[in-house]
Amino acid sequence: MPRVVCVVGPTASGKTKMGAALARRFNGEVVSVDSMQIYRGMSIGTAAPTAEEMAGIPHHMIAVADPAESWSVARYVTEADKCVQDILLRGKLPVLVGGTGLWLDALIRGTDFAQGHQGTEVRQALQRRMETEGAAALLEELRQIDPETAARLHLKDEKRIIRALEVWQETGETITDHDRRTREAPNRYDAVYIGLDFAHRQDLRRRIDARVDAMVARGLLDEVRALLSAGLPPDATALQAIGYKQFLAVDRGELTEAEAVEEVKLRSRQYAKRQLTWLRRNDKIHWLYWEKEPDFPAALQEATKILTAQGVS
RNA sequence: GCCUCUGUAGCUCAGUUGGUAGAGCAGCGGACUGAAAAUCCGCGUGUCGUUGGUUCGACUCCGACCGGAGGCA
Repeated sequence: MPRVVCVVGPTASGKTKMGAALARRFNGEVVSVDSMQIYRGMSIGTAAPTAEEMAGIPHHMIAVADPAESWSVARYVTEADKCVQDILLRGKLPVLVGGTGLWLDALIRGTDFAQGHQGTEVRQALQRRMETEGAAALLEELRQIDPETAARLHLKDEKRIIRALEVWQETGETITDHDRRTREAPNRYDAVYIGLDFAHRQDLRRRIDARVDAMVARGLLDEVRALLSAGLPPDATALQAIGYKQFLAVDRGELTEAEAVEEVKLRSRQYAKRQLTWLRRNDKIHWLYWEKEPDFPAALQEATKILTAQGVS
């Protein structure tokens, strides 16, 4: 099983810098695992790595998608996996860097997703039924074909109820069976994880706040306006990203800039918390904790030690 | 100086005829297999400003004091 390195952690924990440093140290290339950095024209609000931060290391899967499109996990895995394969073929080390937990896990596992996606007839029909018949009716229908998933899903979790029914309609297999089957498959890659976080939550919060202020200073509002004037529909997935959603409201005069800034900070720390919840169940992560401020030289040394001990060279 | 209003969770506030208190937001925890920066679930964390008094019992009634807002001088 090919070896890859993963750099994970909540937003604003220093993954970008650490990823580039490790890629440099171990003759690798970075593959971004970020559901928003893949879209073009969103570098400020997604804190995409700058040329300077990339430090001459090739970075993949950043700004490769049209923001009017809606990328899914499955599509990401297909495309990102090509990058990983190519890097391995050239004898280099893939360094996967990013905060989108589901996407990273799917890439490492090589998850085979069941058919069906946004915008299909089946999906739209289910969405219409959700509106007219209500979640209770669809959940009951799901109970008939897949009682296990129905029992697991909350009445209000409409997205997953729709998805479960969709998988059944598209494939004739229940999502329970599909998930069980794919979970049993061996991982595609042997991953070594480096996790970055702050020892104290309040320091992460400070960092997030500072980063949001910096984004605004660098022109987040202009970036949002540029996307809009390029014809991006306001309901595009890309504009659901934290920061974009709120500054879209500023552009419409629905929020003041000060209100938007507060909202973005709030949503960012809630997002960071969800990321940590996701990462906590992965017991293979080697965590490095920042005290107050990141200390990259020390962390790089520590991470190098960990990776070397794991046989990465 | 006098009068009125006000002080309850981190914040904004509710609290019925006296029986030691509860909402929203924040926060914390969790889930997550084709929108994942999305979506969804769970959890109340409290010297009820302080201090005397009335009462079997006070967030609730009375007094004093302290803080805040407004009004009259």
